[in-house]
Amino acid sequence: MDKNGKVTIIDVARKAGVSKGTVDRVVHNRGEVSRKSAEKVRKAIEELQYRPNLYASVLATRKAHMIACLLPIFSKGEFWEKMHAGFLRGGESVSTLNVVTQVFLFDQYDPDSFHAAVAEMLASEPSGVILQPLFKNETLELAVRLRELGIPYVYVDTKLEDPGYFAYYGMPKYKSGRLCARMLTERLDPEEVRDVTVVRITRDKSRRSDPTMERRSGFNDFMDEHFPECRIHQVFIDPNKPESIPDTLDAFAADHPDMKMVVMFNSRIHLIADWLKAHPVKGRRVIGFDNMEKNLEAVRSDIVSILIAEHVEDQTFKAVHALSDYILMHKSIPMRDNYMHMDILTKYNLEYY
Amino acid sequence: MDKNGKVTIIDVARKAGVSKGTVDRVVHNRGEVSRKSAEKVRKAIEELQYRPNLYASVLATRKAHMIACLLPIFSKGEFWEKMHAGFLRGGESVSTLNVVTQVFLFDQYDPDSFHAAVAEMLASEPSGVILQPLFKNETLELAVRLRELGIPYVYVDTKLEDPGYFAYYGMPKYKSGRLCARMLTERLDPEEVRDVTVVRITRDKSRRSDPTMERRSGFNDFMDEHFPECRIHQVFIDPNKPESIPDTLDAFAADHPDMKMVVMFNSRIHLIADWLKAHPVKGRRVIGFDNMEKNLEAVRSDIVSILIAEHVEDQTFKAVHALSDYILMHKSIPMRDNYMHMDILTKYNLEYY
DNA sequence: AAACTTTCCGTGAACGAGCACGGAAATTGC
DNA sequence: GCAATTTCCGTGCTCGTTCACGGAAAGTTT
Repeated sequence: MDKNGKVTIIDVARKAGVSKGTVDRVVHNRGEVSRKSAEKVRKAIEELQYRPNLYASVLATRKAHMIACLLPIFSKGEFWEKMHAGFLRGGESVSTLNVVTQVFLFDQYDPDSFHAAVAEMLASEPSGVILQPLFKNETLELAVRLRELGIPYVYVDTKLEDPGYFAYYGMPKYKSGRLCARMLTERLDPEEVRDVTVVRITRDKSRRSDPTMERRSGFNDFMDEHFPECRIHQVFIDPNKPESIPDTLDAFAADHPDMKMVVMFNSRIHLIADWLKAHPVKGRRVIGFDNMEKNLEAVRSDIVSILIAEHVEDQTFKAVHALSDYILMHKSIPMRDNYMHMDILTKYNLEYY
Repeated sequence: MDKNGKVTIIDVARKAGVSKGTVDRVVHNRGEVSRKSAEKVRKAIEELQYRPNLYASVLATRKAHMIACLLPIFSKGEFWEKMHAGFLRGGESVSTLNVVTQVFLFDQYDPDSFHAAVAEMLASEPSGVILQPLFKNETLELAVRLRELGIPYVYVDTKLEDPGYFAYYGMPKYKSGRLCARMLTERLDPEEVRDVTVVRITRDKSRRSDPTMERRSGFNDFMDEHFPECRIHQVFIDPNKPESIPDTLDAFAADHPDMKMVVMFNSRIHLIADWLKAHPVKGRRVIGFDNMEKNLEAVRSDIVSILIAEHVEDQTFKAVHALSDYILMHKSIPMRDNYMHMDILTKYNLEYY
């Protein structure tokens, strides 16, 4: 024991009657130790409550570990930008631990490019991986592969039904849908809640996972329970053809003149902000998700009433840390599923956000 | 440079044409270096962008640093408990860096006990200190002392007019008062906002700082600007005699039967929850501060409409980290004043908090 | 039982920084 | 100009791990 009462590898070695080399081998179980001495060492570690000194360890390790993050190519102001920022920030803060981070980008509309990114990532032998499962099946395949290779991976924002992930950081999606319904209908009587418009984004349903699905069920369940009479209408817009959005909405509005309640479950409520502004309805309530700058702007100018926001940046940040802790210290995190808290943003609290 | 491209002290020494001992001396400016070589070393450090390796440094340093926190004695459920929790959590997370934390408790109603705690703290030679300035003058004296000793200190929750603090973590108090007024009057017309009751806590004004003062000015300013006709009444209750609270409020209510808007600026709105419950008023709005469990309970049972909450725990946590970074790596934090974000809690979003 | 394998384990040189020690160089005193 | 200080600086051990190397011990083959 040193003067701070810390137990060192030498203490363990002495206690177990072996050398520090042997202790090191069992700590990192890389074999070449007889069953008998391994047992003695483990016993000594247990009794002395030995924990390797992270700093000595980092210092002595030659190899730098790499944490990879698979991300769709994004442009400024998009949801993914925040994930990316959190990843960078996390990478910075673990860089002193000899852990480096690397992003692998792919085209979110092209599975082949996803495969390419995966191949490139695996080739660079990451020690940990961060995933946001855009392509459901492809991601599941990757998960299997990572498990075979013994590489821990964590889901951020959305998780899949998959037994082997190391951790998950995100908001409770289903609950966020319920919360959305509750905020939308707050202080309203059933007769005031007759029609709700859900604006959705058209996408190729074949391959991609639908991250808004859970949110929609939460929303629908709440509405069923509390406002069973309410009709939920859907409009589909195409984000790739922004110029077509007004027409789509015009057409819809022709049939449903009274759009008093409007909801979007993804991060792009700002796409319809202009149209809403041009077609005001007194007392309309509009709820969207995620604190993208464009969305905040829509709240400030009173087009969107409420945004339900998660802290994506914190999520990836924490994911990086969890992985680095695990890689470096074999430390499992206390919680596998980390549901992080949601913010309700209105124009009243926005300026303090 | 090692294989990871990191610049080491040896690189600097070579470049400056001195030995690593000399470089080390200038890095920690502990003298015994000629002006000439010091200059060469500084230049080399600058050019090579040398940053000492934290881990090698921690490993080599014998001394364990101590971060102290001055806190009033608290009981379960109190505001201070959260500060304490954040401090512990922060302490845990820096303990691997050979940094230990220690709490020094005092009686918040007894300046002598504060002095005793300060003396004890200084005697144990802390490398950094965390303060919540309950006693204003005493804290300012301490601040002077700490500056003389070259010990960095950070304010949490409340800060004083004092040039020398290292950092501050808290919510913008003045703004929080404005926010309170805004939420209280949201969607109301001036004629609906005639009388507001502010419940305050009696205290010895002589020595203690009044942490709610700024909040009150924010509140008052907002009301002046938007509802100049509104009368703001004050009731004073004594937290040390909870049994007297009902009488005090009864007496007040006799003169002001229509208590439709009630506000408290400290964390103890729960003290008047029972009375409010027993004296319901239709459409009453009650706003308090801080997410103490008892306050949350009052929100759940619909007695308190809104709580404005800061993340005290995060504040102390970050304070510990900022200090440890500074102590260990001479790293100044980017922001001296860190205004952290406020949450608006209603019974609608509480369950997701 | 000698010659080979295989298994197992101890040794010692890094890693990068901190700091005590002692001695060289510069300065001062007389 | 020599001794005594003072200033300045290099050397080398240390912190707790990691890991390559090489050799002892045990097991196998002929």
